[in-house]
Amino acid sequence: MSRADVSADSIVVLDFETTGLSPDQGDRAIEIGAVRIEAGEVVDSFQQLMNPGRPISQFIADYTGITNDMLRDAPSCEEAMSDFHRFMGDSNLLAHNASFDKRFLDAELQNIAKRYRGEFACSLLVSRRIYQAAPNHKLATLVDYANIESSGGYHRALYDSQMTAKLWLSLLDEIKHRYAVASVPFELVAKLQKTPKKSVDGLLRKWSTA
DNA sequence: TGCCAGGCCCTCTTTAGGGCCTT
Repeated sequence: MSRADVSADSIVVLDFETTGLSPDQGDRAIEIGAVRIEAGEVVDSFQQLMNPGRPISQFIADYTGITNDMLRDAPSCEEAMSDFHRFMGDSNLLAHNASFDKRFLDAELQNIAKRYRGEFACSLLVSRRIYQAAPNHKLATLVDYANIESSGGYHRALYDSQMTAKLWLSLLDEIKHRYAVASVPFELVAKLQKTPKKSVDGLLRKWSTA
């Protein structure tokens, strides 16, 4: 079975908290959270704070609730990312606004000379196509829109990855029910997230009768 | 010195600009 044929409900969902928006500007990861989904069920999780080697800003402390005290004794980014690299394996990967998390994953793994083979899916790109009527496409808004139960602990890596996983399963269910698609392979997700909004109906209708 | 992300997506578009998302 090729990677594209793997079902989209077997995937590693990840989320980074970071010192800022851009690894190219020197920003580092300060926390990684992830859940592994197999056949639509969460079967494992991973959470690790990491010490970026310098103090974090007050903005980031306020935004995430992660303090410099919490990071002082945390393992280094290199140590934490080495553990995470083992957790993710060669699975396909998912994040909300994946372009952001992919940049940090690539940068942090490059620091420890590790590679990965999985391909990224993005719940933001898919939700813009499937939940077109949502008020906006922030993670918290989409969780409410999809009637997913939430305790509101956003902006921590494990919680956000858990909520992204629930949103993802909701999106896959919506595709299956709305378009009578029996299963959603990763290949379909890859096509869907590059398809213009106005062509989404056509793509999925074709897939349902294929 | 001053400035500083970047990819997607829409539109009054494509020889461009600005909002949305992520921290």
